[in-house]
Amino acid sequence: MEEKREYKKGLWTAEEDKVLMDYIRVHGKGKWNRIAKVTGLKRCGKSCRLRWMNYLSPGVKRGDFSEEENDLIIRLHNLLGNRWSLIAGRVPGRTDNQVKNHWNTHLSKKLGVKKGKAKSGGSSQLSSKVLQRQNNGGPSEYSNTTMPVAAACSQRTEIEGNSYSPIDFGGGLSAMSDDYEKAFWFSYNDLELHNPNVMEFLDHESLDFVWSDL
DNA sequence: AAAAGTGTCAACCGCCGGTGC
DNA sequence: AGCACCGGCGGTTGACACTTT
Repeated sequence: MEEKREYKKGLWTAEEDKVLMDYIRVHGKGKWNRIAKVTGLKRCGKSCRLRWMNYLSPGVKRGDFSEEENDLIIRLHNLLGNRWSLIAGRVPGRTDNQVKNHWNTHLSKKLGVKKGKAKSGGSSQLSSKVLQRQNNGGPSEYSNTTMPVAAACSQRTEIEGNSYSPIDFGGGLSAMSDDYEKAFWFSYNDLELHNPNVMEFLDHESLDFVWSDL
């Protein structure tokens, strides 16, 4: 019977950060639950992972959000709802936690959005049921509805060898820099492979085509 | 100066899906 | 098939900082 570990909670100290960073430098990321055993750090695996992902990882950008980032987040949230990890994946250097906090404390107020419990908001209200349909392959009550972003993927733009689909739901992209504009233009292949809401970007005919393959 | 109110954000919690045995 | 473990996600909490009264 293994001894029961008592894990520390609360803010991380500089010493704990150093122990964690030293461990990752040697062993790499992953196996988070081993860290406490190997290093003696009194933190659970989840806490270690979170600390690394949100704070210690060299790719994490600190400081205020720029106007470009705000604009990008607003557009992505409108499109994806509260899919913070997906949104953060399109905002260079920002973590899902940062994006979520920033939305809840700044942007939702700025836009006058009421805080709700919906797992997805904006134009993505169908997501869970669409996903269910995608997973089960069974009949869907949405099979005859008009999807929110009809024919969004009908146009393609080539950027650096990738095929991008414009999802324009109001407002132009002209004020954005090249980098952020690229981030906003969705790679169709990427969406198809990784985004469970991809169905919502397709028009009705495309849906039938996709579902017929299931 | 100090108490109360408000804002911010790091961290925790519970849940879920994937994987290996 | 069932279980345990792990990583990832989004919602929520709570400590701290800052502002207002």
